[in-house]
Amino acid sequence: MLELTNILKDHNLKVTPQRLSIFKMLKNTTAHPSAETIYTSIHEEYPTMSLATVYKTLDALVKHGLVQQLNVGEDSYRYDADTLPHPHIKCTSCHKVVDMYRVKSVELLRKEVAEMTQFKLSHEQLYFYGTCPECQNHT
Amino acid sequence: MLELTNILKDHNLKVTPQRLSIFKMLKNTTAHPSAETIYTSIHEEYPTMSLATVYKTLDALVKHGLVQQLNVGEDSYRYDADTLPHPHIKCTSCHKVVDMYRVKSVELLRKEVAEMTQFKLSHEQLYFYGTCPECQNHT
DNA sequence: CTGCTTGCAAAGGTTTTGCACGTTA
DNA sequence: TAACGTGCAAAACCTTTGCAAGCAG
Repeated sequence: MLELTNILKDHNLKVTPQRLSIFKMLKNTTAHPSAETIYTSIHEEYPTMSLATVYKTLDALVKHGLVQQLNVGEDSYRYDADTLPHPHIKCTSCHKVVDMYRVKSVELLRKEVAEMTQFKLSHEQLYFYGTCPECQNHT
Repeated sequence: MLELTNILKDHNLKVTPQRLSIFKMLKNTTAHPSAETIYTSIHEEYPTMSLATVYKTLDALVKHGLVQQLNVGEDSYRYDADTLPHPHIKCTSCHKVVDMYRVKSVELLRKEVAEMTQFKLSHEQLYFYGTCPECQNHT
């Protein structure tokens, strides 16, 4: 908790209960919630908080690189407190989004793309879609 | 032209001038236009066409797999008449989106992801971001 | 105390919908 | 002619903004 406070301070972000609560929630989940989901889940604890605050806070966190914004092809964004860019995979059946780490081929892919396009790459967003093991079973 | 007509017919889509015009435009560009862009560009030829028609048409084309919808991280979607899934790269300076073909590492990546997650993969969206060769020069 | 943050309400932009009319097959 | 597509306007939806009041540093 204190750690999160310091992270915010280090980025010259004022520490408010709302911010901490949003940041904390994102740090403690791997569920990639949307702004709406974050709002709903925190609303119990902070009934006066508005959606606008959630968006402003998320915006601040994203701008400071403390959280990343995902565009999984839904109407809304999802957020991930894991800042290291990593591929995501979404189950088209239960809609959950799962992180992937240490995907070795990514480095190779990046290299191939850079050579092929002559672009100076900054980052990438890699999204996979399919059916998760659980959903494959109870069909 | 006739070919496009037949493609539509094969998918039980009635052939209207508006549809043909939208489909044709998408087939003849590599620019990945948004709905708004498509609307504007076709509006000269069909001044009475409405944006709603553009959306409904695109929706139909996407549902029938004749066009793919891209989510490059803007507020709106972009469309690509090239149905074979392929990675895209967007210049963060001039905002153009470029197609990539025959990226060999993708197959490897797909295999690695499938093994790692045990998902049954259906498709993927691979977006890269960076500065294109042109924009790298006139800085 | 000063500037940043909050919360409300209203606006913005994209996409969707309902419905009457027109058109395709 | 029956079903589907079009066009208009209005609605829905997510997100942003303006501004007054509140709070952190």
